[in-house]
Amino acid sequence: MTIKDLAQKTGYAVGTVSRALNGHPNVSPKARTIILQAAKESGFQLNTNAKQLKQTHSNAILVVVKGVGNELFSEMLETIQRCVAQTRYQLLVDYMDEDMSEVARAVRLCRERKPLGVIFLGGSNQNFNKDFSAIDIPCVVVTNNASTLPFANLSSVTTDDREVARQAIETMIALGHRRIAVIGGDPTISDTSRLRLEGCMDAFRAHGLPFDTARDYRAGRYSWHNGYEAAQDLIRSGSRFTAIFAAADVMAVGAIRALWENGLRVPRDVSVMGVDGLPLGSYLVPQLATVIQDGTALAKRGVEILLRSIEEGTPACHETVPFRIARRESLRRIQAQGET
Amino acid sequence: MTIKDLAQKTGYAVGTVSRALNGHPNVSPKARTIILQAAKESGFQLNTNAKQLKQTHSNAILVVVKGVGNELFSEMLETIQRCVAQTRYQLLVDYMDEDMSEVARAVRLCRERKPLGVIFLGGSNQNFNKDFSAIDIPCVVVTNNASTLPFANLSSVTTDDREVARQAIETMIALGHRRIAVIGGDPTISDTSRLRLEGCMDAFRAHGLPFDTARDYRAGRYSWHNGYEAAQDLIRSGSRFTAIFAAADVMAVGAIRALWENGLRVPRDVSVMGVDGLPLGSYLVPQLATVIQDGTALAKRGVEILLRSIEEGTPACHETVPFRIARRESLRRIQAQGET
DNA sequence: GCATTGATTGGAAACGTTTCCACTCTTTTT
DNA sequence: AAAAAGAGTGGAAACGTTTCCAATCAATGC
Repeated sequence: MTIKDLAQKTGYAVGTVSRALNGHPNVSPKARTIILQAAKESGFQLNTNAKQLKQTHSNAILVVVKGVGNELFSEMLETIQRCVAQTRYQLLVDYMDEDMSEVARAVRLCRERKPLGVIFLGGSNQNFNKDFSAIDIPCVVVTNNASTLPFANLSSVTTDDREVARQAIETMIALGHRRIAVIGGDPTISDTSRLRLEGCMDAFRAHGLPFDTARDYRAGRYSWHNGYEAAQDLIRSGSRFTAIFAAADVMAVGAIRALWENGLRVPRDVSVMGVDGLPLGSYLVPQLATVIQDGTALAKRGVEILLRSIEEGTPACHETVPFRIARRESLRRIQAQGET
Repeated sequence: MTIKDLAQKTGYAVGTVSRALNGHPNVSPKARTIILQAAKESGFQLNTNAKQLKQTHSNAILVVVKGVGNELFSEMLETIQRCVAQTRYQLLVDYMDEDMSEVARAVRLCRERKPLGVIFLGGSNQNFNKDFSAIDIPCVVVTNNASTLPFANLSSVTTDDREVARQAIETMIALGHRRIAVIGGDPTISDTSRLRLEGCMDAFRAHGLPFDTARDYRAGRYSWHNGYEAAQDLIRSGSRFTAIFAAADVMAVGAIRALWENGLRVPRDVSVMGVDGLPLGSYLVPQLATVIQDGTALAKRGVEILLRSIEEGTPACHETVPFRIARRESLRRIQAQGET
């Protein structure tokens, strides 16, 4: 069942049928009705390939997801799915491992499928090298601040990572903690990690508290396991602390396990706080204090920015969405000690 | 840069170029080398739309994922991604909420994109109604046994859910537990849930232990929250038990929280066991005993079955992959009580 | 009435492939 | 030496759309 068949069936020419189907002007109401009716009756299905071949671009929006099994990403993906479903655009989701370059993938897929825009979920700024300039359609990276990148077509929407970390540390300091160890990502690889680390240091500095990255910071991937390892390492190093801030909930969970195995109870001996606001957090024992990132808002805003860019050609922008501190059971007030 | 340009550049005809690019026979080694070389140099990229338009089918494999944020699914998706990347096929991933019909979606997408085969991740058998017969390409559903469904093109690969549950209960019984409450999915909706429930009953029956679904079983979605609610409900109902078997790790986590809030410690007062083998499980305190489903094997086998079906036209089949019981800290041996 | 305008329609070209058929050389067979 | 077979290649048709241009027809203005 092609447009041609439909033309034959209704007695109109293929051109007219195409116009009617696409809602173009200059089609009489009568013709439009007849054609649309016939299309519905015969279960006509447009051939996307032919359409896109002719139009030289698709109506697809490419989503590149880097980091499989990330609960926050899943939530965002669902939101994106929902937002885009209400428009005339199609979604093209590409999944990839941590160890591939999302930019290389995107470049290839853009050449191949010619989407109208790209949404990056996760990934690291350092991959946005000159290769990226091969992409000249609107892009938006979500959860990674791209404002320092020299690309005019690249927007971003993030939670203010620096502020997130700063406030998390402030929260712990307000509870009397003076020695806080930090677990996070590699600041040389990921901008998010770097900003979160800087946010921590802002807070420590503001209170005149010592913080030595070599002694008090451990980096790894955002995973249960790396959180566990990082905490083990901190403990083994003999470093003294009354609290751990983990730059991701998953790492916090791993850290709690490591503490437990070393006879340290949360929050009795050590307070722990994470970042992300995974739903899991409120079902753990103890409930995990965290900074809740609004995945839905991030995703929604990302889509909005992209669509506006595509449709109205608005220039790239860099936005942040609000977050919320969740004080929960893994946090405990302690007697502030006058330690250096 | 099209095939035509490439033809001009190399001095060969478009037909020859196409054949060289596609590895057809009847192209001289010399021509092949020259053309491939030129293609690489000029960064030539085949236009998928044109190709698929002409071929009337794509070389895509559609993956329909139902259930966002499911860690096991994410793992399987990654595996599928990896397997398919090594072949000449492309992946087309479609994401959807729990409350849509995966079959309706698949039907629409098949008409639109004409994939060679479909992989269903999750979903429930009851959606495979007569609508599904509109799809006449090989399909395989992973993690849901479809052997009772009357479709000749529908394979499935699962863990033997009945046996999984039976062995889990056996494990607990062997530790002295006699009153075991069960939390799972709605057995009238999902086949997986039904089979797991039946597996439990098999075990109880084999040991002459009483099990009353109304009293000892609670159903809900596979989520942290529903696990929590189910356990709360069990506790409030005054039902007595020394162990809970949850048909999903996520529910087990929620249940443990509920127990804790009611002053019941795991495993001191109640033992808990889940199903799935989420990586998270070994980082919890206490580590969650579970039945480890081999997501990688499931996904791998699913892809293999599908590809064989596509390429060799082998008939549909229904397979299971092995699983493994993980006895962990959330399980405790108790003094068997002579209670009915 | 005749030219002008605007709305509607028909038809053909073009998008970038694949594939089929025909053609030209070689090589092999008889 | 002629015929047959085979290897390699060129060229054109076809896939199902969109879009442009030309054509038609009615209505409007002079």
